Amino acid sequence: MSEIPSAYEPGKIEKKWYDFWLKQGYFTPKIDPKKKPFVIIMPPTNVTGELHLGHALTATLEDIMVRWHRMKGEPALWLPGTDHAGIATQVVVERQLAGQGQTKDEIGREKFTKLTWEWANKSRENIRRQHQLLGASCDWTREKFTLDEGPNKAVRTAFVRLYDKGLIYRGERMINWCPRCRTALSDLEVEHKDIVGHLYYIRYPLTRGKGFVTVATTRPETFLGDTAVAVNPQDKRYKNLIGKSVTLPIIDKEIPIIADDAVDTSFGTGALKITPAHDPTDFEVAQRHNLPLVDIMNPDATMNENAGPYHGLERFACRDKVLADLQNKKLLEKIEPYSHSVGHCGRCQTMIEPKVSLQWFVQTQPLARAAIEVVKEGRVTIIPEHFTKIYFDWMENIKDWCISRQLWWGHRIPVWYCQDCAKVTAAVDEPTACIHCGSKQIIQDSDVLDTWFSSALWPHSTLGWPENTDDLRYFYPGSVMETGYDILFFWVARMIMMGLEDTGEIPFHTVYLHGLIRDESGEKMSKLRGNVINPSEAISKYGVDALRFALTTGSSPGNDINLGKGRLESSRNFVNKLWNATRFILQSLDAEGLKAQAIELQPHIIEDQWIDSQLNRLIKNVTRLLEEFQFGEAEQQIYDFVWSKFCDWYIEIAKIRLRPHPALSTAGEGFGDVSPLPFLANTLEKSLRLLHPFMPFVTEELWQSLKQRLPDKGQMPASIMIALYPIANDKAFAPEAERVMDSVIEIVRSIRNVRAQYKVKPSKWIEARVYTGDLLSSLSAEASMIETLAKVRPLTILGRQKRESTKDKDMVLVLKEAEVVVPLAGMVDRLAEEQRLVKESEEIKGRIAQIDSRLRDKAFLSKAPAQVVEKEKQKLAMFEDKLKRLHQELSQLNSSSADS
RNA sequence: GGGCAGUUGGCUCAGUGGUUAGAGCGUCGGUUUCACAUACCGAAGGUCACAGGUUCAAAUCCUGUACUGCCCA
Repeated sequence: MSEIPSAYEPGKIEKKWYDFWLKQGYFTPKIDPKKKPFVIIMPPTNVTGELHLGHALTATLEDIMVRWHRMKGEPALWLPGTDHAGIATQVVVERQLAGQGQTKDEIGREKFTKLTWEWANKSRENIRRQHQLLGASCDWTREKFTLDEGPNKAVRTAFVRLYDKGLIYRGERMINWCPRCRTALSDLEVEHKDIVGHLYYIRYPLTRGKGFVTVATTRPETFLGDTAVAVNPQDKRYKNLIGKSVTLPIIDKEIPIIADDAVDTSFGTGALKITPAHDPTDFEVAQRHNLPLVDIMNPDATMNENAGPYHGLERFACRDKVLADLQNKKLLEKIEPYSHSVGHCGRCQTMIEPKVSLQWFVQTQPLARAAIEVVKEGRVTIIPEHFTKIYFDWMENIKDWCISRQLWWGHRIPVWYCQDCAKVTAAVDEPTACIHCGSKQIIQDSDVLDTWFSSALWPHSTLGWPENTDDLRYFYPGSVMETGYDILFFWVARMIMMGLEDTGEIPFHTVYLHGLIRDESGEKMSKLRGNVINPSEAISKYGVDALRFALTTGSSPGNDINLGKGRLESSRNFVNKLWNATRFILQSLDAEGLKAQAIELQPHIIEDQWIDSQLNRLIKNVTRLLEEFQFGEAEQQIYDFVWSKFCDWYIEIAKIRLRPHPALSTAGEGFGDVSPLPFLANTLEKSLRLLHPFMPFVTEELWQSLKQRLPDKGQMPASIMIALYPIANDKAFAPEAERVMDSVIEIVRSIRNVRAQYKVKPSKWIEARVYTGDLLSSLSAEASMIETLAKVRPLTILGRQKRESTKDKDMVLVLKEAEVVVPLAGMVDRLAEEQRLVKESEEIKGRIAQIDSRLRDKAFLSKAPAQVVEKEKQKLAMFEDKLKRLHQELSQLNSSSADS
């Protein structure tokens, strides 16, 4: 079949099949009340930019699950979507504007939002295309965007419900302020980094009397906002100072010295400056002592009017100036190197300013309680299991969630303030008047909600909530939430809280967390390091199927994946192997044809029984592994079967049967005349189906080509993706055929080994004799196989009783079920032979001693399962038998050398 | 500071209490044989980080130590 190229060219077929699937509508499930659906809501992809390998991994794992369940005949919904990604998107568009010398304030909110929509629409298109490139079988007819009317209404509804319950409130609290993004952030959006800085010791003179109190701080500029100095009440050094006051230098402001248990006497001098408006712990101290808050900064982190002479300075410039001024006044006692953790904006990496600010918050503790329960009760399972503890730790220590953002891109907070009565109206639909006084003078809050607020609703908002839609009733709760472990809190935890709160039900049954993709030496991929692998580049170089396989094979849940060239190449090679194995089978089918009656698999022949037995064991294992979410191991096993069993042995053996009598029909009589084609076709066809969820494109292409050549193609489905996933047939297990084939393989390998060791030319036929016991007839039936695969001729297979005495040139191999004698004209070193046999028997003796002592152990015999004991007994018998035969060979060797 | 992982051949990783611990890549030797050199055949290479413990049985479970990474504060 010359028209099939000898190497797989992925680029040629991928688009063809994706378009076909799409056109056939396979991705859209049919609602069938009699069947339980399988549902994955795709975690919404950020609308900013390109897909990276993390997305590719997410898409691959979800596609594996969905394709598998679809092939099992379940209505399978994989709902795709994108996230407006508030800050991230706004940053991108602002940057574009800056390139044109404009700012968002110059063009105004309306125009800015319009621009951002344009960008987002383009980006969504791009993301959709890239997902399709990966083969993602998601239902594009149900695709959602967080700012769509549906999810938008869900956001407003959820907000108002929580507000009405008193679980959303507005208040002045300590928040994380990003001076660059000029917005508040939640705790989760802050990244802590260790900074090597300094600890500055500053003297605050006592207001009355001589002397001063020295405080230590990493941020000297904040002294401008100090409203107290706190000491520990137990601290003898300062006991007499409690209740007195100090005067802040430069700005000459008097502040009290207070006592608070929270002060750590071992930090710095034990006296702590209290800056309640700019430090979370200071804020708490201030609450306890009714200290005033003094905000000293503008939103852009320049100093405001409260900073007196420093007004207008940027925060770090201010620090330098403050230090210089203190130095001049001899109030800077000392500077120590000091390493501490400082928060940075997760989006732009600007140093966070802790700041008291008037913001909207969700009171999360009541929501968390329910979310803890459902995991404790096992209604929601987290894979891998150890993340459950991390989930609990976070949930149990949860703090109120700051949800308002000073951005223009996002869901506008559904709250209106009355200009007349100053009261608040929260409403799903835009109100025309204040619900308290009826005034029409109402103004909507200008802020938007945290993006993660809308993603928390994603599992139900995408299905239509708050409307009671068909989709919501049928597909909710979903089956699996699959995502990276790095966003367990951002998404998963909040989805569980909000899902329970809004619908009273869990949002999904299983949480599957995957690891992060790193480069081949375990480094995080980053543009800076230059070790980034771009998915589209990898796809054009290796093909989608290879990329998908490389990303998921041999990996386990929650563990990071090191992806390098080697992994991609070996996956590509596997795809190519599959391609060529199919090519061979198609060629054979074309040459010989497969008659209808031959579809009935008739396992009369040992190797046919063997491959079918191995195939069904594989199917059984793969099914179990998929059920246990062990995708990587499932792929590994299919890989091993296809390459090391099917290609290396079965196909090689089949060639022998196909070649000498190419014209014979499958109905012929006698072992040698039975065609291997039915088993070749069947094994290939099932292997392709097993592999389809992992590598959809190449399997479809090959399956279609194979189908064309099968007599029952009329009964076969139109696509492999809607074909049934293979089901194991336990009746196909054939231990006896496996025993024979194990022996054949061992014989072939041992002869090949000898050939290589003695540098026998590959083209040279050599003689071999095989002596065996009860396998005699089965092995004799496989004689032509052994001949060809080991390149031995003449080959004699005899019972042990026919054994001739060993000749000088004989090389003797003692195997599990046979002895193989290979005469090698004058090449065998007798002494080395003896040493080899002695060494081998010593090893066996060691093993026997080990098993023997185990079988003498009463504890083992009484406590180990009977099955295990039985196995050990068999092992012992096997080794003893082998040892006996080794000894026989040794004595033969000695007697024959005595003869000469 | 608290927590969670990891430590298995030269490298990257599987191994979910029960044979002689596996794979890919790399290495060494051989092969252009009519599916595949993206291949085939053969080989070398590991006291499973260390120390205790539980168990008839531990790479696997427990405790501790060391190192590495991550999360939280």
